Amino acid sequence: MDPIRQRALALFVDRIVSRSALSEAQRHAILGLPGDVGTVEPGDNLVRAGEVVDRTCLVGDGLLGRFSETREGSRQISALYIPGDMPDLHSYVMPRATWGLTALARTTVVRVPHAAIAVLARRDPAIGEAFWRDCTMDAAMTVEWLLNIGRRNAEMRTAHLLCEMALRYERIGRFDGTRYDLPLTQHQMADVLGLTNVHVNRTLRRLKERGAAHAAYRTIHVTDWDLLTSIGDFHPAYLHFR
Amino acid sequence: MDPIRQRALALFVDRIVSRSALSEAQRHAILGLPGDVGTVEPGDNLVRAGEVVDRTCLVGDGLLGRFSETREGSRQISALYIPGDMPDLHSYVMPRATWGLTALARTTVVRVPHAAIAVLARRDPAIGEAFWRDCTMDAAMTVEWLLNIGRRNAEMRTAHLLCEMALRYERIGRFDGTRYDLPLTQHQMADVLGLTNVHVNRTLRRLKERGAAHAAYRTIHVTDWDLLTSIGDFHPAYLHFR
DNA sequence: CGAATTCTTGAGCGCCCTCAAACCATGTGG
DNA sequence: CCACATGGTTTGAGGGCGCTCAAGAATTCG
Repeated sequence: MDPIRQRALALFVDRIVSRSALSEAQRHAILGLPGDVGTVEPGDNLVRAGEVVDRTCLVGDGLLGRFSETREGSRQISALYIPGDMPDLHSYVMPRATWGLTALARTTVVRVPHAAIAVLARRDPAIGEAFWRDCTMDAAMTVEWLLNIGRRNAEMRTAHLLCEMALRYERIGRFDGTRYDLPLTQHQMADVLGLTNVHVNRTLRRLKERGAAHAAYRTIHVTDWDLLTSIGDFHPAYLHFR
Repeated sequence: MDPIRQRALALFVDRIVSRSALSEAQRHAILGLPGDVGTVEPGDNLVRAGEVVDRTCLVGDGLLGRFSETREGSRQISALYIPGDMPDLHSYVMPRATWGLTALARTTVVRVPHAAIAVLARRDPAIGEAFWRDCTMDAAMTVEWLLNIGRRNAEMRTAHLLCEMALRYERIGRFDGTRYDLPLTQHQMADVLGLTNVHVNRTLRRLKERGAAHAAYRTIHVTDWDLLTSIGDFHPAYLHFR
């Protein structure tokens, strides 16, 4: 019994059942998923575009990012994955990746074989649908990010990101209303926001000056939640939390 | 036997089986899906954000767009749906919409009840997985669009869009290598690309001057495919066509 | 043929980028 | 404990891409 795997699976089940009604037996089945535990360092790529994978990643502790790159080499991070997230659950139905998965901080990862997921999903359609639903939530966040990057300016989109991450960390007990750790450099944050590191720096300063939030040493201090959500035009419905 | 419904379902099944191996019986089951046929006019919204739906839309003839809006009212179209597409198949597992669905041209739509989808998906896990896979492809396109809007300039992203739509129309026999109909105004195209209508106009002119493609009266003329894909940095792997 | 859209073009501006350099943390080895 | 290397942050100067506002031309449709 690996404690890292157990903790990660517990968080995973927590999120699944918050959106899908599952019985005690069904939860237990998911908690019993097998997987190899490993640690990756910032900059390590767990999955590369074009690769065919036969197992999914479950985030234990740390932060992963899904990314794509243009020919010229500029990088867009299209999703962030925190503990309990399964960034490529969809690879079970689509094993050939069209994007990459990279570690943004030192991260513990549980690798769960597709075969084990298949056993649960095929034997019990409700579990299959719960997994499908989880993938759908991920897609909903991507759509919101597209709006964020396509139509909001730097300050709004940065505020929006800080709001989303706050609520997601709150769900797993890592945000208490005032501060949370977001282990991203400003350069990585720029890759998330479709900006440059220089402009992220200036935008964060502006948010600090306005008294909304304050980033220091990978920690986000939320000084005025209402102001932050207002600047970011943040409406959490797309996250489908209760 | 409604011919519109039949044609739309035939296209739908074509796409599904191009990515999921299904038996003759399974195809037949999908072709038998029930649904009400209707016509919507440009500007009509089929689904609004926040709404709970109990049926999905299948595009017959025309063009639908998935969109979100900011507080200030600027609109981002995050997906285009052509004949045979089911824009909100995912609503079967997530009935509360977090985005809208709008008609971009006069469009015939088949409304398929979730209940009918449930019968297929629950009785036959392979069909359920095929549907899940289709949703995953949709998500893959959204991720590519995020890269497109986050990291490519106006000319590249416009070219990229024209390439993607060309291949998707080719799949359904509506692009022969030289031209296809794309029933979008430049204003709607701007909502897709995260630009303004004015700049879309200038960008299209630039693509025409360079001899890559030429848009006239809702028709796209591809004059140099290699050049167009090169400008757009287009690599169709994310579409998962053979 | 007339009315409503859509397309096209111009002028000016601002957000964000590029390039560059300094400043600051952290960690390592002598 | 300091010297040094490394990576991240901060700041400045200048420029360009795409936006805003506005008006006229072309096209579609009733």
